[in-house]
Amino acid sequence: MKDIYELHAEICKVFSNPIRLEILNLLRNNDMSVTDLVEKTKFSQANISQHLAIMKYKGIVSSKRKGKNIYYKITNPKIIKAFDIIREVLSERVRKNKKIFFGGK
Amino acid sequence: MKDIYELHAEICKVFSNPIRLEILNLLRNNDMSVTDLVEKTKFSQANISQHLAIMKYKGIVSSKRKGKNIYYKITNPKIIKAFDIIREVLSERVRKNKKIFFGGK
DNA sequence: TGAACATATTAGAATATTCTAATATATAAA
DNA sequence: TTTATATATTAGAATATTCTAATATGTTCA
Repeated sequence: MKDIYELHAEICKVFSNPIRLEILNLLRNNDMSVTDLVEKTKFSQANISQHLAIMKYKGIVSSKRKGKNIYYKITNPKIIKAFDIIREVLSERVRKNKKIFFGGK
Repeated sequence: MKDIYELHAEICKVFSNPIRLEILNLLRNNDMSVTDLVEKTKFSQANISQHLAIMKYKGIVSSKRKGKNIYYKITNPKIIKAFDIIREVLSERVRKNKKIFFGGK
């Protein structure tokens, strides 16, 4: 059986790719089809499909066919919560660097 | 200049390794020296140092010498917040699987 | 100073990830 | 059915990550 840290790392590995993060950010409010995602990003259909397959396998997204299209959604809203906290870490960093470079208070 | 998604992915890459997660979890309450971390885990000194160097470079931890030892700490408490949310995702998964396998309510 | 301790760095083999190009599969519409 | 549309899969080259072993650097204390 797998270590808890390994399971944890496997989930975070999903978030360690910029394309997957962009997809997750697009899915945060609306479910979207592969075509939708290809249109909204600059990435190839094959590549989007591959990244969706990885995220589906890891249980981060799930999919459902609707007619011609397959719609993906995020399985657990806490994934977006984690996403946003890391964004906060990033913006706090920017704020701190501004202080350093421009002496802003 | 780097895309926001790339910066985000770079932070998450730090969390995508089980040893680094174990280190971060040990640092959640107390700052610890490299020796402390080597003793509390089963990993080699070189390996712990390497992982600390990666995390320091990415701004996840910082270090300060105290006599013979160098103590590491987590730079932003939100990193632990994100850590814990992913743990929640994991435990919710376990709960759901229990439902499936044992029919618990 | 020099021995002992604490930590960092390097090289390199093994492994994993990522993208592109080509192709396969599945559904819908004509 | 064929044709068009939507999505998935595969192979493989390029790149990145990870660990081990060896060694270097830095600090303290006798």
